[in-house]
Amino acid sequence: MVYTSSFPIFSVTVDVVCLTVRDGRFQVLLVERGAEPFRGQLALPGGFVHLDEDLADAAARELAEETSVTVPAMEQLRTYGRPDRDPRQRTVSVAFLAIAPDLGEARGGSDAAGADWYDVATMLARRRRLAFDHRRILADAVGRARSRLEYSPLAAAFCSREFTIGELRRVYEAVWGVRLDPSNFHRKVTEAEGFLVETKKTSEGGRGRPARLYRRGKATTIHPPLNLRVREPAQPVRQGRRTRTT
Amino acid sequence: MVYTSSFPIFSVTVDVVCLTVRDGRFQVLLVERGAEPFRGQLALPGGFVHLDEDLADAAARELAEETSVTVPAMEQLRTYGRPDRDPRQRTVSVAFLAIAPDLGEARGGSDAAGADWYDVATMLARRRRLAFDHRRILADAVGRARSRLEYSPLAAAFCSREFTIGELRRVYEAVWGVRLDPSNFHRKVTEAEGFLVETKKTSEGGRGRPARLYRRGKATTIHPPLNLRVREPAQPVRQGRRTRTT
DNA sequence: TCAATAGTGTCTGTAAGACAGTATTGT
DNA sequence: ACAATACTGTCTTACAGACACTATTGA
Repeated sequence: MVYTSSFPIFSVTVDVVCLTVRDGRFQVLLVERGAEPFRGQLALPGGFVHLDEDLADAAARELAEETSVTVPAMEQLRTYGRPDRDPRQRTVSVAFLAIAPDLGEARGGSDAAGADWYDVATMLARRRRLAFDHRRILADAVGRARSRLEYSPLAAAFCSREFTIGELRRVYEAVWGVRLDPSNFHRKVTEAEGFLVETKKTSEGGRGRPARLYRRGKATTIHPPLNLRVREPAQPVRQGRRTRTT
Repeated sequence: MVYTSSFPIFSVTVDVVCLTVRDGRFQVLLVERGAEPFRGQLALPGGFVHLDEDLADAAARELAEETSVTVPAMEQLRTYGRPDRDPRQRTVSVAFLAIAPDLGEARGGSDAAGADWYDVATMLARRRRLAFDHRRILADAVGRARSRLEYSPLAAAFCSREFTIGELRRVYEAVWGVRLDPSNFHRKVTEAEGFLVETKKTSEGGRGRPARLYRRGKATTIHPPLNLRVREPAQPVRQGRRTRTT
C-alpha cells in the first residue's frame, strides 16, 4: 500500500515502558526485536499507530500484541522526535508509562521474538544498548515513576488488587532504591486520605504476624505528599540532621 | 509537492502555550487564525514540523514566525493525537510550554493575522472557544505551570533578568490566584539553595523601600519545595487549622 | 507626617523521623 | 523460645504560618 500526502510525511509510533516490581526488584518489560533495524536487540514494546486509532489505544494494542500483557491504565510520558532517531524515515514516537503488578513468570509475546522482564538498574547501565533511543525513554520513565510515587497512588498499581502495607512499602523501596522505616511508612499511608481502603481480610502464610489487606482508594493525588525520606541500608540516620535531598 | 509513504501518513504539528504575567495578570499568547479551518478564531501559535527539524526547534520557529516572541527555553508539555482533532487529516500535535517575562505591549506577528495576550482565566471559561483542542491544551499547560512553580525555579522565567522578591511573589500570586504572606515568602525563597543569586543593586522608583535585585540561580529544582499555602484574599486565615489542600 | 513596600525576628502548631514497645504469626 | 513481621505510641526537631516589628522610600 502506498500513501500520499501534500504535507510532510511522518510516521507516528508508540512505545510502552511497562514497569513492575518482582521479588523486590524494579523491572521493565522488553522485547527482542525480530526485524531490522536493530534486529536481535532489546527494545521497548511498541509500533506504528493506525490511522484511525487513538494514541493510548495504540499503546495498549502494541503492548498486548508483543508481550500479551494488559494493564488497567497508561499515562502519556513524552514524545521523542529527533530527526535521526529512526534510520528508516522520519518518525515521531509517543512514549507511554504503564505499571503492572507482579505477573509471575514472563510471557512469550505473540508478535515479537520474545518478551521478558529485566532489572531497570541493569538496563540503565552505561554500557547496555537498547534499540533506537529507548534507553533515554526508559530513563525518563523511571524518573517519572519515582516522582509519581510521592504524589499519587501509583504505587498501588504495582500491587495486586488487595495488598498489605508491607507489600506497598517494598514497592517504594524497590523503585526508590532505599529502605524506609516500617512504622512511619505505615502511619503516613494510612493517614493519607483516600489512598487506601481497609478490608476485613488479613494476609496468610507470611513469616510474621498477618497483615491487614487494603485496596486502592479513590484519591488520584495524595495529600499531603508522602515526603518520605531515605534511610540508607548501610548507614541508618539515627540522630541529628534531617536527610532532605540537597 | 506530493509526498508518498508505505506507512500510514500523519501530519505532525507543534503548538506553543506561551504564558506571562503582566500587571499581575496571568496571560497567554494567542493568534487569530488567518486560514481554514477555524479561520478568524483564536488559537495557540503553532504549525507543521519540517521533515528535518527537531520538535523543539519547530516550536520556537513557529512561535517567532507567528508572534515575533522568542523565549530562552521551552519545555515539552504533552502530545495530542485524537483521530478527529483536525478535520483535514490525521494530525498529531506536540505541545510546548514557554514562559516569557512581561514584554510590554503585543507585537504584530509577521505571519498570523494578529497576536495578542489574553487573560488565562477568561480563555479557560467554559463558553470561550479556541480552535482545535487548544482549550484543553491551554488547561494542561496552566496546570503544569502551576505545579512547576513549587518545585522548580520556573517563576524566575516570568521576570526580567534582575528582579525583586516582590516581583517574584506577584508571579506566584498571579499564576496560583492566591495571596501570599510577603515575610514568609521572602524567607522561603531566599533560603532555597541555588534559587536566587543576590546582586548589589536595588530597585528604584517604587512606592516603598527599595528592594534588593536578584538573578536566577543555577538550581534546576528547589529543595525543599516551596510548599506555600494559600492565604485567601477575602478571608485571611489567622488562627488555627492549617490550610493544606484537602 | 503617613502610606507603602522591604525585610527581620519570634512564637506556635503540625508533622516527620527515631525508636521503644506490643501483637501475632511460623519454625 | 525465638525470629520475623505488623502495628501503636511517644519524644524530638524542623519547618510553615502568623504576625509584630524595624527600615527606607515617595507623596
